[in-house]
Amino acid sequence: MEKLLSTKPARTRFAPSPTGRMHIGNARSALYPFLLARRLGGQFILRIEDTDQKRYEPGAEQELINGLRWLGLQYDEGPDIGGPHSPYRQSERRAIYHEHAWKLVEMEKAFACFCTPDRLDKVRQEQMKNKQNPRYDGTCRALDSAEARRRVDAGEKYVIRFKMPKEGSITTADLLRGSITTENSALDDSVLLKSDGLPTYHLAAMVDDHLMEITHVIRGSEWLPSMPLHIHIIRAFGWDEPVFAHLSVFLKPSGKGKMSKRDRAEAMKDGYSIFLGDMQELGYTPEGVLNWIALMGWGVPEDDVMTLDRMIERFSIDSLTPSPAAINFQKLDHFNATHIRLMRTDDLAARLKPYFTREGLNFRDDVLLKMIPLLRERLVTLDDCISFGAFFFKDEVTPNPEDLIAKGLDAKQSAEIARRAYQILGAQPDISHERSEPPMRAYVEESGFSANQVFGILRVAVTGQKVSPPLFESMEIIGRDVCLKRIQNAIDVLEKITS
RNA sequence: GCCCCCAUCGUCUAGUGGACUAGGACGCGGCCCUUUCAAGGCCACGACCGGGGUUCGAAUCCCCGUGGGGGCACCA
Repeated sequence: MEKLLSTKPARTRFAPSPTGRMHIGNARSALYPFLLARRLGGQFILRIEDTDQKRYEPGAEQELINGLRWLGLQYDEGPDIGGPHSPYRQSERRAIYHEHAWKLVEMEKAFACFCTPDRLDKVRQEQMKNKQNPRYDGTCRALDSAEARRRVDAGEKYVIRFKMPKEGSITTADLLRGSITTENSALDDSVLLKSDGLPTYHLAAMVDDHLMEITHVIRGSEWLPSMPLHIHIIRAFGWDEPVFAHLSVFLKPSGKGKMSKRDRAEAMKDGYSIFLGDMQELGYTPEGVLNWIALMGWGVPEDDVMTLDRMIERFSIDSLTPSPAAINFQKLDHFNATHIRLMRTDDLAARLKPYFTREGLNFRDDVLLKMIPLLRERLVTLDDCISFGAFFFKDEVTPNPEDLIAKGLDAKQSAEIARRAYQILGAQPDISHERSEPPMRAYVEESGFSANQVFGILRVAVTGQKVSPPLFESMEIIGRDVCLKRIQNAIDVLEKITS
């Protein structure tokens, strides 16, 4: 226990396989080890587990790196930046695994196996038919070691399998769940080194974690069932065991079943995604995403909205939760909106720019800075700045004619209101909101129309939309001349309806 | 089929035998504020999966059930 709750510097790692896009599950698998390393003052390492050439996807590693960078999870050692245990890409470490696999063979903890995949398949099929557990039948385990060596040297294809003890049991410890005892008889002679010379996860991860001096292995709970094998491997080498913590999986929003890449389509319909790349485009911030995933599987008393720095202060590995968590996009929205409200004005402005650019709008920096205070508390995602604020940068707006007719009034009355507004505002030398609002309010008073009706018409005329940031402040930013032009246009539209 | 894990409001969680009338957050409902939409403030609704134990006392410990999840590859 002393070891488990150590406060000594920790070396942790994020070890994804480059087989697809980076999703929130990956992100959380990177976050917790990052937090631990920063909390305890150790190192956080990125290691690419690309030992499966069949599933390898060329762009995946870069996407992983981009994702980590976007989130601000900076690693201290990794394939692109090097480090004392280079290389950090497993495909470049073949010799290391080869050597370790054979070391186990020499120690008689593993054996070379020449069985063909075809035969193994048949055996498995047969076992399942007989309701037996599918497992290696031991054919090559019985081979004489000198004979095996001879066949290997002769160039015969082989794999190396772990020689699982037939008797006994093994007790392993998961930090979040306590100790788990497994009968060795339930375990298999798993392949450690494949016939293509590359290792399986079981060998590669254990060897690298040891060589890279990893102190805490934080990984998905899908590894829980193979932890006994992993501990066997570690002990066969006589190495120290790192602390293991298995994260629970993310469930679909419905809570039924594990969230998978295939759920993307469903989420996208509602403007959500589980892929980091998508989320960025959808206007989510790293702060929001981080806060969201952090709290799924980690209970932090008295803390809710947190920055990365705050998470580091508060993190403790034993406060992680072992139970599965259903993802909840509404909560993501909440965290995203909250962090947007917390941002400095210039920071928010800089982050909004790409979204205006994407819309082909020519934003002006000074205008952008001025509109931020009006926009900020209305944004759930960054790209909401388009629906709320595009009119600031458009040459002209084209209101829906029927929106120009106020509720309870007809086109004629609405046109009258627009004309009066034009007069009142046109009489002002400028339309700072201090100058424009009082006379307009006075007009509301004397006219008998409601503020809702008068300001509503003005809003649609000036912004082109029924929902907008506060009217008078918006008009001030747009400027007198443009406002008057837009109001005149509204008058024309309304008069066309009446005539 | 076999093995393993998990179980508190709809969701994420706090809770580590008495401080629990079970706390917070999101969402939902209502009210206030208000030129729209938000934001903000206030209030309400809402949970210990079931059954047995252990104990003076159990959300908390043990067992069984149920439900959910994961795993059983020359994938990770």
